[in-house]
Amino acid sequence: MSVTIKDVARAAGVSPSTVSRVITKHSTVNKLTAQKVRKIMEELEYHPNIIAQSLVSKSTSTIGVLFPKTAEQLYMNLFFIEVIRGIFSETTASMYDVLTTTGATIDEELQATMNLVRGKRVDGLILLQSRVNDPIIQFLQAEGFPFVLIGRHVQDDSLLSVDNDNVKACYDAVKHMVEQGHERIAFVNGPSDLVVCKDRQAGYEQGLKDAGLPIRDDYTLDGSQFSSFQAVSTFMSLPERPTALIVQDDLMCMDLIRTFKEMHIRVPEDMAMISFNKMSIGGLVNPTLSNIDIDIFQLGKTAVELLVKQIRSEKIEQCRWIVPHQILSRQSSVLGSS
Amino acid sequence: MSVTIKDVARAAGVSPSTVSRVITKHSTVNKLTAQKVRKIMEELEYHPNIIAQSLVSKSTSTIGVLFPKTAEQLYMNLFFIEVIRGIFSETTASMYDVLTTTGATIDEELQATMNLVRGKRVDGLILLQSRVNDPIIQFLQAEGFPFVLIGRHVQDDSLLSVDNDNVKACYDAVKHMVEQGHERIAFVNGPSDLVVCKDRQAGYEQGLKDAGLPIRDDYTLDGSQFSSFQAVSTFMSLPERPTALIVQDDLMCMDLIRTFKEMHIRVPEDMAMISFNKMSIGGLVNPTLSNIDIDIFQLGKTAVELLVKQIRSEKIEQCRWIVPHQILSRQSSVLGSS
DNA sequence: CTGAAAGCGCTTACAG
DNA sequence: CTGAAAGCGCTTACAG
Repeated sequence: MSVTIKDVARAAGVSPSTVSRVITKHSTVNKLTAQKVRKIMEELEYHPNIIAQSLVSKSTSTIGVLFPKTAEQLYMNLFFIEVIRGIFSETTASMYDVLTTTGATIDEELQATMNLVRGKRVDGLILLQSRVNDPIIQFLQAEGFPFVLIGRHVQDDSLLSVDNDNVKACYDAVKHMVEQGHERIAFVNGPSDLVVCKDRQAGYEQGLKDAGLPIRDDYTLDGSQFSSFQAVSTFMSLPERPTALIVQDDLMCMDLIRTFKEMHIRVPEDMAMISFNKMSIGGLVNPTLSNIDIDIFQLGKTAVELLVKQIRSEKIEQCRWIVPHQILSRQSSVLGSS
Repeated sequence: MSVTIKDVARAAGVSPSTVSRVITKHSTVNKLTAQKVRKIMEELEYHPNIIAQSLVSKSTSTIGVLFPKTAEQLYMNLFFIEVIRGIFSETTASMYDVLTTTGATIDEELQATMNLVRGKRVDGLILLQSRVNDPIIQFLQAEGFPFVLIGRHVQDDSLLSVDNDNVKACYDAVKHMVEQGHERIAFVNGPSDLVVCKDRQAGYEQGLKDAGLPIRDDYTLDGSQFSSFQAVSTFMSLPERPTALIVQDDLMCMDLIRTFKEMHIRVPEDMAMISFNKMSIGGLVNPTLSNIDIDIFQLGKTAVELLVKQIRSEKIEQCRWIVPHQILSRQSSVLGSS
């Protein structure tokens, strides 16, 4: 049915080996023969079978991306979109394809990963998330399979990873609020088994400490487990209401602002807010959102760069890459900034 | 290095053929031998090489998704996220992997598609967009390669496709505005070479006609070419300003609302608005966005279902599938609806 | 510079 | 039920 290397060889009056040589460009072929072969390839619309190439070359020009059960996991939704954009921009440039999988549970994720790796379907893998004691990381390490982690691994500093300095990022958010005169600063965090959330928690507490403010248990909430309404009521029913809020995600932040509005709590007058995961929408809403911009796009892009280097066994100068963050002051955290 | 079918065969004292038979489950194997082989496979942590399987079976258990140069194409951003969620939900269920590619230009997209198809890397393809005279569609048709179109093909009704009734959807949007008492209804559309935009334009005009309203050229704009500020000024400088706006996308709509606010034009009092591409954020902003909900998730999910059927040569009852839409009335288009 | 041969890891008629 | 053989489409030492 479809034309193979043999058809080309026959038509060109050479051996399959020679055709292969002009395809791979590794070895030298007589210029004229090469020309003839190329002409025939075009005439016959020959296109190498990548699967067959992979089988012998043992490489696929494909990298895998493991999506956390994204459908359910609204709470970091925007993060994934942006990171994917970064990944695509770099894979397109490096001529890699992207194979994606997911699983609804950790076990399914692990299963999916094993299928990709053991089935030799990808040359390397990007993990979008870092959990404490992540079985997937353990598997990949044991297998010696190339992968890059977006995030930080607690147990092992020698893993190839791209991350923000999340401790510092959240520290800076606290500092921003302190500079606005706030003393009661609360924090809506994500699931505590994610390293990124642990780090931000640490930065939050350090920030309070350095500002001479007390750390209060009732000022931290896992936002992934609460509706915005619950979160708001929890904070608002405290004897000492917070006056500033640091939130894990733009979407979550917008949801909180809406709820505040319904309760006639003004942002930023009664409650100053700043959130992570800067997205384009943050500038389109009212009030515009103050952000800790962690440059998610760059996170994805760098991850691919590192992975490709690792796959090609190029030298990598350092194994932990930090993408700088930036505080973006807008209306939701600064009085009279419209 | 990694364990192959031969290793298993040797360890189990059978031939590679037999091992293959217990893997594929097609043919009958003696229960006891099968058991023994399975045990050895586990002990050795054997996992079939999918690439090798693909080469002989000529199928990959992978479907391809062609992303339009998503990075640049902010204007339909939200659409893609949602459609991908739908695609993933169904591929996970059907045990297919998803291979993605993009290109920065149409030529690059075509090239990427040809690589996937001719390289035999995927069993079928999903196209996220339908252009007039799309060279990619022409290529796939010529090749006889399984694919599903999200959208509608103008020239050929026999293509397998999932779509909304976009004519009706936009017609309904006009009707909604007419029911609110509006007579000057403008339309911010997308690029006119997309079939979806053409269809909506037709629905828009038919809606006006049926309401006895004039069709005015200066009431339609290609929003993908204008900044929101330009769009707003264009409309606002008209001798007869529109009082209602139908917008192609939530994000674009939010951007317009922000610009209106800055110019002290109230939504919905001075300008009623409704947009396509319903996303979760639409309910989180102020005012909440009225939407024509086209159920993008379902669009993606159905596309996979159809493609899988086509790949497996199952019978498909009809080639055009229509996902129903729904008008969602919220604050941005209805007075006093808070 | 080029061809014949072996092999990548698997599957599948073909015999038995 | 099972094994030996051929083959999927390619690449790569090995000779020449």
